[in-house]
Amino acid sequence: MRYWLMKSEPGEVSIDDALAAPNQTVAWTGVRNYQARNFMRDAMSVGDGVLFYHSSCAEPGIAGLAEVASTPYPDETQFDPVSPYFDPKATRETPRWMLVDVHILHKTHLLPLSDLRQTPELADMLVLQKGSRLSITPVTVDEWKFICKKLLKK
DNA sequence: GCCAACGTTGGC
DNA sequence: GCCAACGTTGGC
Repeated sequence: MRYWLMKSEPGEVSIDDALAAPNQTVAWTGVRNYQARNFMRDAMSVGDGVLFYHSSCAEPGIAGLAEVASTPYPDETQFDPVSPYFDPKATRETPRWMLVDVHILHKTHLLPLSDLRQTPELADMLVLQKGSRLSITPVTVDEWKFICKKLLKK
């Protein structure tokens, strides 16, 4: 059992969009970074914990709790010539981009990035490191527990 | 819109 | 395999 932080732009898929989806589950499309892909392809397991993070928006931060809901499979958008995520080098025989489904468990109050930055217990979180742009990052058990406690009260 | 930091591409 | 140029991310 591992834990992850996954960024989504609410303009694309917000936590509310994900909650409105069938089974409160969305395919994590559009990742086009190898490190992030490798986490989904090689390191995630069904049931892993996910912090659903809103990025590139007015109030960036953690917006809810979710879980990994599938094993990895090819991201359909790589094959779609009209998709912004189309990849001409990907083929169905040798897909380049893999994803997992993510199932939302709770929408929480927003835990803003600015709060995370001010919390000494979370100073080592990968997503807070200078220059970090990775859209999927592993979270330690301690970070996970600490954040869950914060999210589920108030 | 700015810009720092990082990732990718492609010529050599 | 190097590395300059370019593209992207994402907070502010």
